[in-house]
Amino acid sequence: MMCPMSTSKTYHHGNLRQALLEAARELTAEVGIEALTLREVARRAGVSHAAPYNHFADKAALTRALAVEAFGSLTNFLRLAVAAHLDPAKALKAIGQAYVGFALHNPSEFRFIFREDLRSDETGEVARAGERAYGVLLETVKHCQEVGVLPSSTDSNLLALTAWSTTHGLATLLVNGPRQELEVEATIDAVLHTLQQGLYSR
Amino acid sequence: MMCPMSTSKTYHHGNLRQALLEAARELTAEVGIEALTLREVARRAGVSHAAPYNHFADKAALTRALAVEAFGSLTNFLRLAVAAHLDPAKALKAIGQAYVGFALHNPSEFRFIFREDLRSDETGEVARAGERAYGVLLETVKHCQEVGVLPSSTDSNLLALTAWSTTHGLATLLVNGPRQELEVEATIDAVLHTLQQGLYSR
DNA sequence: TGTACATCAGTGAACGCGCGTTCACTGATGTAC
DNA sequence: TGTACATCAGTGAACGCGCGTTCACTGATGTAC
Repeated sequence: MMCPMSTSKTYHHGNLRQALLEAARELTAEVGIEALTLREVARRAGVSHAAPYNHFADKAALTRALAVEAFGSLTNFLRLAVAAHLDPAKALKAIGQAYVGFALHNPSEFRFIFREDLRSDETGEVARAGERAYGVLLETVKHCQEVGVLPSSTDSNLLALTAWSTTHGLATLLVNGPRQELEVEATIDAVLHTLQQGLYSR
Repeated sequence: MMCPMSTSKTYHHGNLRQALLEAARELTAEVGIEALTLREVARRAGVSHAAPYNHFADKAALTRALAVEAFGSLTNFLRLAVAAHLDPAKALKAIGQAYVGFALHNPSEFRFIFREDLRSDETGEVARAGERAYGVLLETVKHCQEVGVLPSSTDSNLLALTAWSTTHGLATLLVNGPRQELEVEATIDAVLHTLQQGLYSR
């Protein structure tokens, strides 16, 4: 009998690899990525502590897979935000909101994604996953330049980086907590508005 | 004989507390805060692994002291930047540059400061140290509002937060690496200019 | 359809490791008389 | 100035702990004839 691709519980555990990743995601959300241990992940997945080695070469391989998945989630989330708008300017603002929203709703994943020191990436697959997320923003910036919302004379990457810096900084501050007492929604709107129009009086 | 406040090597170690903090700072720079161990800190300071307990109740007390010190460095650095300018607008821009500069030159401290999950702060002293750094920015924003550079109708904290978000995001991206290949100086200038004038075409 | 065999995905004991922390101790420093 | 004592800041052995990883194994699954 061939093993079905999914939802099969007949062949040993079934799909232990996915179960381990899921358990690792939960555990990371609870204790943070730096307190994640392979043994606890195995415990949560209901297998012995040696079982993960059938699916991941070592602990680093698991966290790497975790990072790629998390970047994938972010990329999808940003793509959905863009797809909801025909107007490039609205799409751009939607990306910003989605970015901060993702961080607020998935704080552990957001934190983890950008801590390069916490995960090995010899293969570069995590970096490539990050590029895909950035690509969504860059494309939208270019569309905005085409329709004149953003200046076409400025380098697209520079505009994208500025937008990213602002939303990333806001997301980081909100997630890591120095100013958690703020009205979140109003703050996001205000910061994005300032990003568009500038800080200075006019 | 009284023990002099500093530079004395006569009384046992002399000033082990400072030596431990210094060693911890170096070690953090090398391996990151999450790989910092009390035993290695003691090793570097040239004392036994139990000696630190004469100066810090436990490991958390040491990292807390480290965080307060790091925030103090940042605050001083920002104050120096502000003090160099009479024009509030120039002072504001200088803060932004100083903030990113601090992050680039002290990456491990910068990272550590904003990882609340990595250090306990029951006493709130770390939070208070953070407030002092934020205070420098807030004061400058208020000066800018007084002279009309920034709109006085907008809440000072909101303006400060927006400025902080942008510079913090830029600093984070530059320090944590997703886009390290960029021309750093030019990028900082471009981002700060956009922060002032806005992303949109005009 | 049945049997022999290969493979695959688990188990559980064991390894060495370095950690944070405690403890009884020691020796240097400061102080009272 | 000298001596007895208290205190302070170190030492080094020991503790229990949980970790990542390895290994020989077992039992279920799939496959050739």
